[in-house]
Amino acid sequence: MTSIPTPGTPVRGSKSGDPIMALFDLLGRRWAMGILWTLCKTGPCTFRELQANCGSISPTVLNTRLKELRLALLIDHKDDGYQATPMGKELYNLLLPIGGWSGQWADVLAESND
Amino acid sequence: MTSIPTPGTPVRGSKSGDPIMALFDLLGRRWAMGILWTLCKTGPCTFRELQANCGSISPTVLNTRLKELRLALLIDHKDDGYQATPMGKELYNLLLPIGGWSGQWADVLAESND
DNA sequence: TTGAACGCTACTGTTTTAGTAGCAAAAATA
DNA sequence: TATTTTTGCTACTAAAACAGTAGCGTTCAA
Repeated sequence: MTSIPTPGTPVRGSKSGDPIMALFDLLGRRWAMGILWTLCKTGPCTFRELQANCGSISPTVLNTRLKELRLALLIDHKDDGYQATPMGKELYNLLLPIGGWSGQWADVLAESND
Repeated sequence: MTSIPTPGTPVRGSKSGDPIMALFDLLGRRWAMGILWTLCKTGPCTFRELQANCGSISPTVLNTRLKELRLALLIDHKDDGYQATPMGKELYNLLLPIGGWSGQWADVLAESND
């Protein structure tokens, strides 16, 4: 079966059986973590709201990421828009400490650039 | 000043002042988290060892990611090869819970694909 | 019934990554 | 010491991912 990649539908997949690598492969794409983060912080969002809250994400990529995150059971698409699934919120809770840490990291980084 | 991007030298930067978004921008690139993960798990590594342990990463991208992670003060390049800085290890420790969680995530995901 | 907003797709061009080959320097070996 | 091997890395080409804009069909309010 030949895969025919079309624009907006990524084809890369993790061959390694390691779950963390599969997760890194999913989250290691542009905006993936940012979308989950924003969605969990602000609650259910529409497509346009997400687009605005995430910064300057293009609709093509936003749509692609949303599909991927939905396939990964991290977000859901109901009548009131997109929202994180329970599992997505679990991941968000594990991301939270990193969010706090990033403040210190940015400080040290700014200091070193003098 | 016109920026002239050359292969292997990414140009994207986080405009948002949010540290977590800057971190996501850094980690949201292919292999970034995998490299830090592997480096912290196996200890100091040479270039070739990293290349082997990470799976199938190409030398161009590995070199680019290593430069970025070094600029971000997360890894260091000493005589005995590459290794995580104290700050990089801090981040790794925050990543660890996600590593554990990814196992359950993969299980649920596999179940849903029947 | 008009028109405005929404969710999304099509399209084109740029940036990033993959994959291979190979060079210069260091290290190992003879 | 001379030769081979390994290492760290760069050059190059092709493919994949992303940005940016335009616009289609639907919904929904005026």
